[in-house]
Amino acid sequence: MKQSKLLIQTFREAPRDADVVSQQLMMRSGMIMKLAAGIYDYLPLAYRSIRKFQEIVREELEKDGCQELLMPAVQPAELWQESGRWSFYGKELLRFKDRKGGEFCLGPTHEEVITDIVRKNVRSYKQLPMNLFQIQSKFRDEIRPRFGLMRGREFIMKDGYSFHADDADADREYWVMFNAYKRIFSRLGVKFRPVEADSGAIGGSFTHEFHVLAGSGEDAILSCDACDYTSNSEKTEAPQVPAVDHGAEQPLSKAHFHTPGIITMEEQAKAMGLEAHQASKFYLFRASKGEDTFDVGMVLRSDHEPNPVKLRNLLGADVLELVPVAEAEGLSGAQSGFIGPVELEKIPMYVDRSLEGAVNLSCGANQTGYHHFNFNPKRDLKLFKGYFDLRLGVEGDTCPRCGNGHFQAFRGIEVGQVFKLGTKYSKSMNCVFLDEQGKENPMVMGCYGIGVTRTVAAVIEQNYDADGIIWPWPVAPYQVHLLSLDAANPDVSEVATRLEKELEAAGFEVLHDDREGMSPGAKFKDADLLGFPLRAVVGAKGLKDGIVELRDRRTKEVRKFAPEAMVAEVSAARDRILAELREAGGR
RNA sequence: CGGGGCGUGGCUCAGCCUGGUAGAGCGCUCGGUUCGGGACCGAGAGGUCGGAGGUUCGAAUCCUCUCGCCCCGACCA
Repeated sequence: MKQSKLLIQTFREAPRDADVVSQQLMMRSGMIMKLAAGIYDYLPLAYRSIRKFQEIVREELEKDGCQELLMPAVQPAELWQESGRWSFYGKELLRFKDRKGGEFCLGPTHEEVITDIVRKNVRSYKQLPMNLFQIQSKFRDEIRPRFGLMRGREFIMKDGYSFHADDADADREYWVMFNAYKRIFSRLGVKFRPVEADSGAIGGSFTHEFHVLAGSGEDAILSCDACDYTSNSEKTEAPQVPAVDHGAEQPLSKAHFHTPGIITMEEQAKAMGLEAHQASKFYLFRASKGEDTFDVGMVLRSDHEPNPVKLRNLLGADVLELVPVAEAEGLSGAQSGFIGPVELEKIPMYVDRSLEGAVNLSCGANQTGYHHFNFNPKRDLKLFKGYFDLRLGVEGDTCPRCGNGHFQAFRGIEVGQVFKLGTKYSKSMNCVFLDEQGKENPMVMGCYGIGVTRTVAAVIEQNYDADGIIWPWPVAPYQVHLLSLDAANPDVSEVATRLEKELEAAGFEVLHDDREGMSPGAKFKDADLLGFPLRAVVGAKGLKDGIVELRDRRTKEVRKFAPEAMVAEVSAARDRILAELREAGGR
């Protein structure tokens, strides 16, 4: 491919609204353009990478018998009403009406449609299991799209769904997909981790997320340094803390202790001369479950952070949010900082298990300037609901699974998820089959997603330097960037054009920078920015000595040789790069 | 949703406070010189200053509304 004909424009500076590396580099290198908030054009260079990744996904899924199909992006409201998600799914679901007033949405996911397809086509246990997938654009009207392709509103996703006769078979498939995902991300040449995750709004019984590790990741991941336990911090089991001696139980007392300017309970405890474990802190949450809305309290040790997801799951609530400060102050009668659980007698109180057995704690007394001392949650809370794991796990925590290791923290970009759905959709949408006894049963489902465009962005987040992108071989838009320095020079042009043809004949993907009137420095800068794995250079100066050269984008190593050796040199470099990739592959 | 910021040629930005009819660099076109780390000379093209309304003799500039985009927050009891 001649670069002079490629639809591409590179920029020295990133557009002002690009704020993460992948977005900056993709925009500077002319891969993507923004059309609207969270909506991007995938230009030829980007689309080549996207297609390569899609091919990897297809190949690996087809090895496991998955079948590809394509569902409509526009979906009728009726299906969503049937599953119950028309009302449950929030504003992320873009809804609209057609000319006849019929209600539709732009698909953010396709459980309803696939379930409809399967219930109309599959009747017998003999047809199961079945695993179907598509690669398609999705639309989610995010509250706040950001980070380029990493959190766009429109994005390309691979979504797959499996249907089974029983639970055990769904479990079996779950691990088949888990392993397929490991193969897929290993082939990409990125560092990634499968992590245990919260099942979130989609609903289901268990799930793993696949994360590409990158400092700019939106998710916190905790991984045990001794065993395999890796989880999203939303889900991480917080270990029980070692028992602490709290002394003999004392009666609840109240004392004035004003600490202006000190906000966190941890600091307040310090100011009051207490150890962190002698002070409690309190959060007021508002939960909603169907039509019901109610307030609940969470009591934690002063140095711990709350994990609302755990409380939400415990309550079986759909949504759980902090009560706004002003309202909490109204309920309490005290300023923020002195709100506590004791007087809020009508609110059910959930206490973190690290306070199990703890007595003689401090807490806010619902009167500005006052704290309680000798607080014993179990004794002093009218609607005491028990001790539960409610806090956020943190780096350094002892691993609750193996008991030996400690948590290490990573940032991750969620690029894939495997999910056992169970019968949520098959029951509500009557997706049933006849078993060997002729009895009707709902199918057991699994669903499996990969954010295709997000993955491509994540690859860049993990592979770049000050000069630009450093593409891993398997998803590089082109493998070789062939530069003609002084393309107007007939010798250079003749040799470079010959090499372009030879390399392409040998099966390599070559972008030939044949642009005339461009200084060598500009071409080198562009090549670094685009970041293809190998850069071949043909210059008049080298040709005088019968030499061309090949440079590895990642190692910057340069080899010089006669033009005739180019194909052999590129082949050798490819073999070396792919061998290194296989070694580094996986985790 | 709350707070803040920004909309001026394809990109980055100046001009706005103090109103007088639009600029720079990069990119693009043409001609010439140059050719190993973002070259140079000369000549050009390209902008209803996000939109609407208002104030004014006159608005990119002041006022009101509106649309779009970006950032921060939704942590602290």
